Amino acid sequence: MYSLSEENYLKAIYHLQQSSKAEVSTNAIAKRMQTKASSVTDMVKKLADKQLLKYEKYKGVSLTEPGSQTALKIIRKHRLWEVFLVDKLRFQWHEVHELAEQLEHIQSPELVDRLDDFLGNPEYDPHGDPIPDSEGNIKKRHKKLLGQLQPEQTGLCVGVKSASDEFLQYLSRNNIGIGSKLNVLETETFNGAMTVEVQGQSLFLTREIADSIYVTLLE
Amino acid sequence: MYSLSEENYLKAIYHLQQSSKAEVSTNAIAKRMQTKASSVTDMVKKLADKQLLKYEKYKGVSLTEPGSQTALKIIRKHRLWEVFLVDKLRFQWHEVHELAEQLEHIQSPELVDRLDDFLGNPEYDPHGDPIPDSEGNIKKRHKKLLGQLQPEQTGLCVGVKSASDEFLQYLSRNNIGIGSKLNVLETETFNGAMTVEVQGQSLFLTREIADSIYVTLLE
DNA sequence: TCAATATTTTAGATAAGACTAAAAATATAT
DNA sequence: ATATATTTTTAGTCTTATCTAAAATATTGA
Repeated sequence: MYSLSEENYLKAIYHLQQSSKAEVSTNAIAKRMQTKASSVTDMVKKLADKQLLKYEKYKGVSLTEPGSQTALKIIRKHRLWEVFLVDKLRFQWHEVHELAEQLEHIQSPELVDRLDDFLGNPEYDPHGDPIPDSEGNIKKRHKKLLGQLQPEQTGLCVGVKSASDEFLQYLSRNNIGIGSKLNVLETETFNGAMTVEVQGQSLFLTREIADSIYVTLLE
Repeated sequence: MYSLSEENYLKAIYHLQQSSKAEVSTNAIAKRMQTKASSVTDMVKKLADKQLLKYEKYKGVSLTEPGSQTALKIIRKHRLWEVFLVDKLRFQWHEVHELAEQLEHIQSPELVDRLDDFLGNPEYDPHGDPIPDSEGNIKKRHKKLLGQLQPEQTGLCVGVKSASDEFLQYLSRNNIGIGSKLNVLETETFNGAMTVEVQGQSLFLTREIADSIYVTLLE
């Protein structure tokens, strides 16, 4: 049983490791956790003592297998609770992250499994991120950025890169959500902006926006 | 926003106050919270500074109106989560208390209201205890102890006095739960033990058991 | 009443997790 | 190559919530 703080560090380190693939630096953790590098050093030593990660002074950290598994359990809970909040309690997808940050720390393997069944064993959360199974396996999905599609290609929205409230609300306003069909009409070679068709309406997206939306190719 | 520890103290004091009706003593709190009297004194001073309770040295404490309201919000959450766990996730009634102790600290008024609606605005939790509404009002129910019934009287089980796992499991084994009809067949004047009819079966109960079951009189 | 007992408070210590400031190690640039 | 800048660690402090031991107050009973 790990403390709230330990769990949050493990989760942060797991995510950083996923995006960087290398050792995770003290500063990177501090930045992500909105804390000071010295606090990170303290905690990292503690987690190393507990064999949850490998730590070499001045060289950053990497999770051990038990460390990764622990992080995956927390991520599984986070994403299942997000599904619950959206599917059952009718929250909007941009409202659920903060709440799931609290709920992910509830301790009870039995509860997680029952929640999973109650929700119909979902594979993806409301932002399109895959939900690890109870053994920590993640189903990876072949996905591209919308910005990489050519005219006449159609993508199925499966996720978003940034989960900021403003961005998610912008998408909702324009009828884009998980499962939306996005048909690329034309792309601007100059700056990469594109026009897409969503629910019969055409919509203009900057390259930056298009590069923040994950899709799987439909044809 | 109060800390986990503060919330637990407020809840404990609220419950003690309900049963005793008088000032709550330091030792009573310590006993209920499984902590030391000196720790209680420290916390009680802190809560008094925050105007959540009145405290006079050596004379015990009593919650102020804001203190009671805060406690009631936590109790509301606890009981709603218990309903969720039993009605939706199919836990048994003796399994849910520990889990609700964790879930009751989730912070989000919006979540509580949505959960309430999702559950169909229940008035009682799985142990028969009333669920405060969002303004902190509790619907009191006219209830008696099963042990006080006379032969030929029938009671509707609405709650239990003790919520220990063993006791709840004993009741479940004998098909007694919230909503069970309990028809008193005969009582033993010597020691108060009684025979009752439950679901067509007759069952022998000691006075101690009968005095741990709350019922409302059916006729 | 007043001595014995029980309860409550105070004083001081500890552990977790965060912080600041300074020192040490590493990386970068001329 | 070495001076400068950046990153990381160390050392020491703070807060919250505990604890133990001792002191203060209240209660009880002969």
